[in-house]
Amino acid sequence: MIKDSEKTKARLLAAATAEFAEFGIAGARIDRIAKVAETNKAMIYAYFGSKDELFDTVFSTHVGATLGRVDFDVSDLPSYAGRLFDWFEDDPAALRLSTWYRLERPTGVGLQAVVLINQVRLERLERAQREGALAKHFEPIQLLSLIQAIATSWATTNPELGVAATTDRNYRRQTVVDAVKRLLT
Amino acid sequence: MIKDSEKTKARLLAAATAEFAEFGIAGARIDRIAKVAETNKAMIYAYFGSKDELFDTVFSTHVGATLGRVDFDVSDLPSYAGRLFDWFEDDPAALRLSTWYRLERPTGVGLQAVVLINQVRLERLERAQREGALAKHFEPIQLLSLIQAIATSWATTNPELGVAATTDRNYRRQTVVDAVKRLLT
DNA sequence: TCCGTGCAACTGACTAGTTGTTTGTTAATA
DNA sequence: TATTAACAAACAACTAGTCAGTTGCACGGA
Repeated sequence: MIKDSEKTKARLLAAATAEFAEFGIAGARIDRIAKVAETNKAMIYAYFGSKDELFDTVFSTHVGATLGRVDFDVSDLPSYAGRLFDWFEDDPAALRLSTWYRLERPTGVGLQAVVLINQVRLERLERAQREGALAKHFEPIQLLSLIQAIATSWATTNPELGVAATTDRNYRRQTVVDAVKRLLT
Repeated sequence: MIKDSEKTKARLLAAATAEFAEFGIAGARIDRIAKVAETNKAMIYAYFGSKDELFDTVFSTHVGATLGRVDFDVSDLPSYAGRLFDWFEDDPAALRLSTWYRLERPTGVGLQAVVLINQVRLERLERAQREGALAKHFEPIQLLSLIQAIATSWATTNPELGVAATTDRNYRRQTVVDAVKRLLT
Protein backbone atom coordinates (compact mmCIF):
# COMPACT_ATOMS: atom_id res chain seq x y z
CA MET A 1 0.00 0.00 0.00
CA ILE A 2 1.38 3.36 -1.05
CA LYS A 3 -0.07 6.46 0.55
CA ASP A 4 -0.57 9.41 -1.75
CA SER A 5 -3.85 11.18 -1.44
CA GLU A 6 -3.42 13.15 -4.67
CA LYS A 7 -2.78 10.07 -6.73
CA THR A 8 -5.62 8.18 -5.09
CA LYS A 9 -7.96 11.08 -5.80
CA ALA A 10 -6.78 11.16 -9.38
CA ARG A 11 -7.31 7.44 -9.84
CA LEU A 12 -10.80 7.75 -8.38
CA LEU A 13 -11.63 10.63 -10.65
CA ALA A 14 -10.43 8.76 -13.71
CA ALA A 15 -12.36 5.64 -12.78
CA ALA A 16 -15.46 7.66 -11.96
CA THR A 17 -15.25 9.50 -15.28
CA ALA A 18 -15.25 6.24 -17.21
CA GLU A 19 -17.99 4.75 -15.05
CA PHE A 20 -20.32 7.74 -15.23
CA ALA A 21 -19.72 8.21 -18.95
CA GLU A 22 -20.74 4.64 -19.59
CA PHE A 23 -23.59 4.14 -17.14
CA GLY A 24 -24.81 7.57 -16.06
CA ILE A 25 -25.49 8.53 -12.48
CA ALA A 26 -28.19 6.01 -11.65
CA GLY A 27 -26.36 3.22 -13.46
CA ALA A 28 -22.92 3.89 -12.04
CA ARG A 29 -21.74 1.69 -9.19
CA ILE A 30 -19.63 3.00 -6.36
CA ASP A 31 -18.06 -0.42 -5.82
CA ARG A 32 -16.97 -0.64 -9.43
CA ILE A 33 -15.37 2.79 -9.31
CA ALA A 34 -13.47 1.91 -6.14
CA LYS A 35 -12.30 -1.39 -7.59
CA VAL A 36 -11.09 0.10 -10.88
CA ALA A 37 -9.31 2.84 -8.94
CA GLU A 38 -7.66 0.12 -6.87
CA THR A 39 -8.84 1.59 -3.63
CA ASN A 40 -11.79 1.50 -1.30
CA LYS A 41 -15.33 2.87 -1.28
CA ALA A 42 -14.73 4.84 1.85
CA MET A 43 -12.14 6.93 0.05
CA ILE A 44 -14.82 8.16 -2.32
CA TYR A 45 -16.88 9.42 0.58
CA ALA A 46 -13.85 10.88 2.29
CA TYR A 47 -12.79 12.82 -0.79
CA PHE A 48 -16.00 13.55 -2.63
CA GLY A 49 -18.87 13.31 -0.16
CA SER A 50 -21.49 11.42 -2.12
CA LYS A 51 -22.25 9.80 -5.43
CA ASP A 52 -23.93 12.94 -6.78
CA GLU A 53 -21.09 15.16 -5.64
CA LEU A 54 -18.63 12.78 -7.24
CA PHE A 55 -20.51 13.12 -10.50
CA ASP A 56 -20.52 16.90 -10.20
CA THR A 57 -16.79 16.89 -9.63
CA VAL A 58 -16.24 14.58 -12.57
CA PHE A 59 -18.45 16.69 -14.78
CA SER A 60 -17.03 20.06 -13.92
CA THR A 61 -13.49 18.74 -14.10
CA HIS A 62 -13.83 16.86 -17.33
CA VAL A 63 -16.27 18.97 -19.29
CA GLY A 64 -16.43 22.38 -17.69
CA ALA A 65 -12.69 22.77 -17.67
CA THR A 66 -12.06 21.55 -21.20
CA LEU A 67 -15.04 23.14 -22.96
CA GLY A 68 -13.37 26.51 -22.76
CA ARG A 69 -10.26 25.06 -24.37
CA VAL A 70 -11.82 24.86 -27.81
CA ASP A 71 -10.80 28.13 -29.45
CA PHE A 72 -13.80 30.24 -30.30
CA ASP A 73 -13.09 32.26 -33.40
CA VAL A 74 -15.93 34.66 -34.26
CA SER A 75 -14.45 35.38 -37.64
CA ASP A 76 -14.37 31.71 -38.61
CA LEU A 77 -17.28 29.84 -37.08
CA PRO A 78 -17.16 26.88 -39.48
CA SER A 79 -13.72 25.93 -38.30
CA TYR A 80 -14.83 26.45 -34.70
CA ALA A 81 -17.53 23.89 -35.41
CA GLY A 82 -14.87 21.61 -36.84
CA ARG A 83 -12.76 21.89 -33.71
CA LEU A 84 -15.82 21.24 -31.57
CA PHE A 85 -16.45 18.14 -33.66
CA ASP A 86 -12.85 17.03 -33.14
CA TRP A 87 -13.07 17.54 -29.43
CA PHE A 88 -16.20 15.43 -29.04
CA GLU A 89 -14.79 12.84 -31.41
CA ASP A 90 -11.49 12.52 -29.55
CA ASP A 91 -13.21 12.40 -26.20
CA PRO A 92 -16.55 10.62 -26.50
CA ALA A 93 -16.88 10.60 -22.73
CA ALA A 94 -17.33 14.37 -22.81
CA LEU A 95 -20.50 14.24 -24.85
CA ARG A 96 -21.93 11.33 -22.91
CA LEU A 97 -21.24 13.07 -19.60
CA SER A 98 -22.95 16.21 -20.91
CA THR A 99 -25.96 14.20 -21.96
CA TRP A 100 -26.26 12.33 -18.67
CA TYR A 101 -25.89 15.64 -16.92
CA ARG A 102 -28.73 17.19 -18.87
CA LEU A 103 -30.97 14.18 -18.33
CA GLU A 104 -30.19 13.38 -14.73
CA ARG A 105 -29.27 16.68 -13.09
CA PRO A 106 -31.83 19.19 -14.31
CA THR A 107 -31.30 21.65 -11.50
CA GLY A 108 -30.71 25.35 -11.87
CA VAL A 109 -28.85 27.06 -14.67
CA GLY A 110 -25.84 24.78 -14.79
CA LEU A 111 -22.12 25.23 -14.29
CA GLN A 112 -21.18 28.79 -13.57
CA ALA A 113 -17.95 28.49 -15.55
CA VAL A 114 -19.80 27.38 -18.65
CA VAL A 115 -22.44 30.07 -18.21
CA LEU A 116 -19.69 32.66 -18.24
CA ILE A 117 -18.01 31.21 -21.31
CA ASN A 118 -21.30 31.35 -23.13
CA GLN A 119 -21.96 34.93 -22.09
CA VAL A 120 -18.62 36.01 -23.44
CA ARG A 121 -19.25 34.18 -26.68
CA LEU A 122 -22.69 35.72 -27.08
CA GLU A 123 -21.21 39.16 -26.62
CA ARG A 124 -18.47 38.54 -29.14
CA LEU A 125 -21.00 37.33 -31.69
CA GLU A 126 -23.15 40.37 -31.08
CA ARG A 127 -20.23 42.71 -31.56
CA ALA A 128 -19.16 40.95 -34.74
CA GLN A 129 -22.66 41.51 -36.07
CA ARG A 130 -22.69 45.16 -35.07
CA GLU A 131 -19.37 45.66 -36.80
CA GLY A 132 -20.63 43.95 -39.93
CA ALA A 133 -18.16 41.07 -39.71
CA LEU A 134 -20.92 38.50 -39.30
CA ALA A 135 -24.23 38.04 -41.08
CA LYS A 136 -27.26 39.05 -39.04
CA HIS A 137 -29.90 36.57 -40.12
CA PHE A 138 -29.37 34.56 -36.94
CA GLU A 139 -29.08 36.01 -33.49
CA PRO A 140 -26.10 34.99 -31.33
CA ILE A 141 -28.06 32.56 -29.18
CA GLN A 142 -29.45 30.88 -32.27
CA LEU A 143 -25.97 30.52 -33.70
CA LEU A 144 -24.47 28.96 -30.61
CA SER A 145 -27.31 26.50 -30.30
CA LEU A 146 -27.23 25.54 -33.98
CA ILE A 147 -23.47 25.19 -34.15
CA GLN A 148 -23.39 22.99 -31.11
CA ALA A 149 -26.18 20.82 -32.49
CA ILE A 150 -24.51 20.48 -35.88
CA ALA A 151 -21.08 19.72 -34.42
CA THR A 152 -22.57 16.86 -32.42
CA SER A 153 -25.10 15.79 -35.02
CA TRP A 154 -23.43 12.52 -35.92
CA ALA A 155 -22.87 11.53 -32.35
CA THR A 156 -26.46 12.20 -31.35
CA THR A 157 -28.04 10.47 -34.29
CA ASN A 158 -29.78 7.28 -33.24
CA PRO A 159 -28.30 4.04 -34.62
CA GLU A 160 -31.19 3.48 -37.01
CA LEU A 161 -29.57 5.73 -39.60
CA GLY A 162 -26.69 3.30 -39.93
CA VAL A 163 -24.15 6.07 -39.79
CA ALA A 164 -21.39 4.00 -38.25
CA ALA A 165 -21.31 1.60 -41.14
CA THR A 166 -21.31 4.11 -43.95
CA THR A 167 -19.35 7.20 -43.03
CA ASP A 168 -15.83 7.90 -41.92
CA ARG A 169 -14.60 10.61 -39.65
CA ASN A 170 -13.28 13.04 -42.24
CA TYR A 171 -16.52 12.87 -44.14
CA ARG A 172 -18.52 13.56 -41.02
CA ARG A 173 -16.25 16.42 -40.07
CA GLN A 174 -16.56 18.02 -43.47
CA THR A 175 -20.33 17.79 -43.20
CA VAL A 176 -20.22 19.78 -40.00
CA VAL A 177 -17.95 22.46 -41.41
CA ASP A 178 -19.95 22.78 -44.62
CA ALA A 179 -23.26 22.97 -42.80
CA VAL A 180 -22.12 25.83 -40.59
CA LYS A 181 -20.64 27.56 -43.61
CA ARG A 182 -24.02 27.42 -45.28
CA LEU A 183 -25.79 28.79 -42.25
CA LEU A 184 -23.72 31.94 -42.47
CA THR A 185 -23.84 32.77 -46.17
CA MET B 1 -60.90 -5.29 -8.19
CA ILE B 2 -61.80 -5.04 -11.86
CA LYS B 3 -60.30 -7.54 -14.27
CA ASP B 4 -59.35 -6.14 -17.65
CA SER B 5 -55.97 -7.19 -18.93
CA GLU B 6 -55.96 -4.70 -21.81
CA LYS B 7 -56.63 -1.74 -19.58
CA THR B 8 -54.12 -2.88 -17.00
CA LYS B 9 -51.51 -3.30 -19.70
CA ALA B 10 -52.31 0.16 -21.04
CA ARG B 11 -52.03 1.74 -17.59
CA LEU B 12 -48.70 0.00 -17.05
CA LEU B 13 -47.41 1.16 -20.41
CA ALA B 14 -48.44 4.73 -19.71
CA ALA B 15 -46.86 4.72 -16.29
CA ALA B 16 -43.71 3.07 -17.61
CA THR B 17 -43.43 5.62 -20.39
CA ALA B 18 -43.48 8.48 -17.91
CA GLU B 19 -41.10 6.71 -15.54
CA PHE B 20 -38.54 5.75 -18.18
CA ALA B 21 -38.71 9.17 -19.84
CA GLU B 22 -37.91 10.82 -16.54
CA PHE B 23 -35.37 8.45 -15.01
CA GLY B 24 -34.02 6.24 -17.78
CA ILE B 25 -33.64 2.49 -17.51
CA ALA B 26 -31.24 2.32 -14.58
CA GLY B 27 -33.06 5.06 -12.72
CA ALA B 28 -36.58 3.79 -13.28
CA ARG B 29 -38.25 1.90 -10.43
CA ILE B 30 -40.54 -1.04 -10.98
CA ASP B 31 -42.37 -0.27 -7.73
CA ARG B 32 -43.13 3.25 -8.83
CA ILE B 33 -44.45 2.13 -12.19
CA ALA B 34 -46.75 -0.43 -10.57
CA LYS B 35 -47.99 2.09 -8.04
CA VAL B 36 -48.73 4.80 -10.61
CA ALA B 37 -50.50 2.23 -12.78
CA GLU B 38 -52.58 1.27 -9.73
CA THR B 39 -51.60 -2.37 -9.90
CA ASN B 40 -48.71 -4.45 -8.64
CA LYS B 41 -45.25 -5.43 -9.74
CA ALA B 42 -46.10 -9.01 -10.67
CA MET B 43 -48.32 -7.77 -13.48
CA ILE B 44 -45.32 -6.16 -15.12
CA TYR B 45 -43.51 -9.46 -15.22
CA ALA B 46 -46.59 -11.31 -16.40
CA TYR B 47 -47.14 -8.91 -19.29
CA PHE B 48 -43.71 -7.67 -20.22
CA GLY B 49 -41.15 -10.15 -18.94
CA SER B 50 -38.50 -7.90 -17.46
CA LYS B 51 -37.52 -4.32 -16.89
CA ASP B 52 -35.46 -4.17 -20.08
CA GLU B 53 -38.21 -5.74 -22.14
CA LEU B 54 -40.67 -3.28 -20.65
CA PHE B 55 -38.43 -0.45 -21.78
CA ASP B 56 -38.16 -1.92 -25.26
CA THR B 57 -41.92 -2.17 -25.47
CA VAL B 58 -42.33 1.39 -24.24
CA PHE B 59 -39.75 2.65 -26.69
CA SER B 60 -40.99 0.90 -29.78
CA THR B 61 -44.58 1.75 -28.95
CA HIS B 62 -44.04 5.37 -28.13
CA VAL B 63 -41.26 6.39 -30.46
CA GLY B 64 -41.03 3.80 -33.19
CA ALA B 65 -44.72 3.98 -33.92
CA THR B 66 -45.05 7.74 -33.88
CA LEU B 67 -41.81 8.68 -35.64
CA GLY B 68 -43.25 7.59 -38.95
CA ARG B 69 -46.27 9.81 -38.35
CA VAL B 70 -44.35 13.01 -39.03
CA ASP B 71 -44.93 13.62 -42.73
CA PHE B 72 -41.72 13.54 -44.67
CA ASP B 73 -41.96 15.91 -47.60
CA VAL B 74 -38.86 15.75 -49.84
CA SER B 75 -39.92 18.87 -51.69
CA ASP B 76 -40.17 20.94 -48.52
CA LEU B 77 -37.59 19.84 -46.00
CA PRO B 78 -37.67 23.04 -43.93
CA SER B 79 -41.30 22.47 -43.01
CA TYR B 80 -40.52 18.82 -42.31
CA ALA B 81 -37.97 20.07 -39.83
CA GLY B 82 -40.63 22.34 -38.38
CA ARG B 83 -43.03 19.45 -37.92
CA LEU B 84 -40.26 17.38 -36.35
CA PHE B 85 -39.65 20.26 -33.97
CA ASP B 86 -43.37 20.40 -33.13
CA TRP B 87 -43.49 16.71 -32.47
CA PHE B 88 -40.59 16.76 -30.03
CA GLU B 89 -41.94 19.91 -28.44
CA ASP B 90 -45.43 18.50 -27.92
CA ASP B 91 -44.08 15.22 -26.63
CA PRO B 92 -40.88 15.81 -24.70
CA ALA B 93 -40.94 12.20 -23.51
CA ALA B 94 -40.19 11.07 -27.06
CA LEU B 95 -36.85 12.80 -27.21
CA ARG B 96 -35.87 11.76 -23.72
CA LEU B 97 -36.74 8.14 -24.45
CA SER B 98 -34.67 8.27 -27.62
CA THR B 99 -31.75 9.67 -25.73
CA TRP B 100 -31.93 7.11 -22.93
CA TYR B 101 -32.22 4.44 -25.56
CA ARG B 102 -29.09 5.58 -27.31
CA LEU B 103 -27.14 5.84 -24.06
CA GLU B 104 -28.36 2.74 -22.28
CA ARG B 105 -29.17 0.22 -25.01
CA PRO B 106 -26.32 0.39 -27.47
CA THR B 107 -26.99 -3.00 -29.05
CA GLY B 108 -27.25 -3.71 -32.73
CA VAL B 109 -28.65 -1.43 -35.37
CA GLY B 110 -31.81 -0.38 -33.59
CA LEU B 111 -35.52 -0.71 -34.23
CA GLN B 112 -36.28 -2.43 -37.49
CA ALA B 113 -39.30 -0.20 -38.13
CA VAL B 114 -37.19 2.94 -37.82
CA VAL B 115 -34.43 1.48 -39.97
CA LEU B 116 -36.98 0.93 -42.72
CA ILE B 117 -38.42 4.42 -42.45
CA ASN B 118 -34.95 5.84 -42.80
CA GLN B 119 -34.14 3.69 -45.81
CA VAL B 120 -37.24 4.91 -47.58
CA ARG B 121 -36.40 8.49 -46.77
CA LEU B 122 -32.84 8.12 -47.97
CA GLU B 123 -34.09 6.73 -51.26
CA ARG B 124 -36.58 9.52 -51.70
CA LEU B 125 -33.90 12.11 -51.06
CA GLU B 126 -31.61 10.43 -53.53
CA ARG B 127 -34.28 10.39 -56.20
CA ALA B 128 -35.14 14.03 -55.60
CA GLN B 129 -31.48 14.84 -56.17
CA ARG B 130 -31.30 12.77 -59.33
CA GLU B 131 -34.36 14.53 -60.68
CA GLY B 132 -32.91 17.90 -59.85
CA ALA B 133 -35.59 18.78 -57.32
CA LEU B 134 -33.09 18.96 -54.49
CA ALA B 135 -29.65 20.54 -54.25
CA LYS B 136 -26.79 18.06 -54.26
CA HIS B 137 -24.24 19.63 -51.99
CA PHE B 138 -25.26 17.31 -49.17
CA GLU B 139 -25.80 13.60 -49.52
CA PRO B 140 -29.04 12.11 -48.22
CA ILE B 141 -27.52 10.67 -45.06
CA GLN B 142 -25.95 14.02 -44.26
CA LEU B 143 -29.27 15.75 -44.73
CA LEU B 144 -31.20 13.41 -42.45
CA SER B 145 -28.60 13.67 -39.75
CA LEU B 146 -28.37 17.46 -39.96
CA ILE B 147 -32.11 18.03 -40.07
CA GLN B 148 -32.67 15.82 -37.07
CA ALA B 149 -29.93 17.59 -35.15
CA ILE B 150 -31.26 21.03 -36.02
CA ALA B 151 -34.86 20.15 -35.20
CA THR B 152 -33.80 19.03 -31.74
CA SER B 153 -31.10 21.63 -31.26
CA TRP B 154 -32.93 23.63 -28.61
CA ALA B 155 -33.92 20.58 -26.64
CA THR B 156 -30.41 19.16 -26.61
CA THR B 157 -28.66 22.37 -25.69
CA ASN B 158 -27.29 22.24 -22.18
CA PRO B 159 -28.87 24.65 -19.68
CA GLU B 160 -25.81 26.86 -19.57
CA LEU B 161 -26.94 28.77 -22.65
CA GLY B 162 -29.95 30.05 -20.74
CA VAL B 163 -32.29 29.26 -23.59
CA ALA B 164 -35.33 28.62 -21.45
CA ALA B 165 -35.29 32.12 -20.04
CA THR B 166 -34.82 34.02 -23.26
CA THR B 167 -36.61 32.33 -26.13
CA ASP B 168 -40.19 31.33 -26.80
CA ARG B 169 -41.45 28.42 -28.81
CA ASN B 170 -42.27 30.23 -32.04
CA TYR B 171 -38.88 31.85 -32.12
CA ARG B 172 -37.19 28.52 -31.63
CA ARG B 173 -39.32 26.89 -34.28
CA GLN B 174 -38.53 29.61 -36.79
CA THR B 175 -34.83 29.13 -36.10
CA VAL B 176 -35.12 25.47 -37.04
CA VAL B 177 -37.04 26.16 -40.25
CA ASP B 178 -34.69 28.96 -41.30
CA ALA B 179 -31.59 26.91 -40.58
CA VAL B 180 -32.72 24.03 -42.75
CA LYS B 181 -33.75 26.46 -45.46
CA ARG B 182 -30.22 27.84 -45.47
CA LEU B 183 -28.68 24.40 -45.66
CA LEU B 184 -30.48 23.79 -48.93
CA THR B 185 -29.90 27.02 -50.80
C1' DT C 1 21.41 6.63 11.42
C1' DC C 2 17.97 5.06 14.24
C1' DC C 3 13.77 5.27 16.91
C1' DG C 4 9.20 6.70 18.30
C1' DT C 5 5.30 9.54 17.91
C1' DG C 6 1.28 11.83 15.62
C1' DC C 7 -1.61 11.83 12.00
C1' DA C 8 -3.40 11.37 7.52
C1' DA C 9 -4.39 7.71 4.36
C1' DC C 10 -6.31 3.53 4.03
C1' DT C 11 -8.99 -0.86 4.81
C1' DG C 12 -12.61 -4.52 5.16
C1' DA C 13 -16.52 -5.67 7.43
C1' DC C 14 -20.90 -3.87 8.42
C1' DT C 15 -25.65 -1.62 8.20
C1' DA C 16 -30.03 -0.53 6.76
C1' DG C 17 -32.61 -0.06 3.11
C1' DT C 18 -33.78 -0.96 -1.79
C1' DT C 19 -33.69 -3.63 -6.01
C1' DG C 20 -35.78 -6.72 -9.70
C1' DT C 21 -38.02 -10.94 -9.75
C1' DT C 22 -40.94 -15.03 -8.12
C1' DT C 23 -44.31 -17.65 -5.45
C1' DG C 24 -48.64 -18.99 -3.50
C1' DT C 25 -53.14 -17.50 -3.14
C1' DT C 26 -57.45 -15.06 -3.88
C1' DA C 27 -61.05 -13.03 -6.66
C1' DA C 28 -63.50 -12.16 -10.89
C1' DT C 29 -65.17 -13.68 -15.32
C1' DA C 30 -67.16 -16.76 -18.87
C1' DT D 1 -66.23 -25.11 -12.75
C1' DA D 2 -62.18 -23.71 -15.41
C1' DT D 3 -59.60 -20.05 -16.63
C1' DT D 4 -57.56 -15.90 -16.29
C1' DA D 5 -56.30 -11.56 -13.86
C1' DA D 6 -54.80 -9.59 -9.77
C1' DC D 7 -52.60 -9.45 -5.41
C1' DA D 8 -49.60 -9.35 -1.09
C1' DA D 9 -45.73 -11.18 0.71
C1' DA D 10 -41.35 -12.96 0.39
C1' DC D 11 -36.92 -13.68 -2.05
C1' DA D 12 -32.01 -13.25 -2.68
C1' DA D 13 -29.00 -10.08 -4.42
C1' DC D 14 -27.42 -5.70 -4.43
C1' DT D 15 -27.22 -0.72 -3.05
C1' DA D 16 -25.07 3.70 -1.06
C1' DG D 17 -23.10 4.97 2.81
C1' DT D 18 -20.55 4.23 7.64
C1' DC D 19 -17.13 3.12 11.04
C1' DA D 20 -13.75 1.20 14.15
C1' DG D 21 -9.53 -0.25 13.54
C1' DT D 22 -4.88 -0.58 10.85
C1' DT D 23 -1.01 0.92 8.14
C1' DG D 24 2.44 3.75 6.09
C1' DC D 25 4.69 8.26 6.14
C1' DA D 26 7.00 12.63 7.70
C1' DC D 27 9.31 14.61 11.18
C1' DG D 28 11.88 15.63 15.49
C1' DG D 29 15.07 14.19 18.84
C1' DA D 30 18.94 11.36 20.20
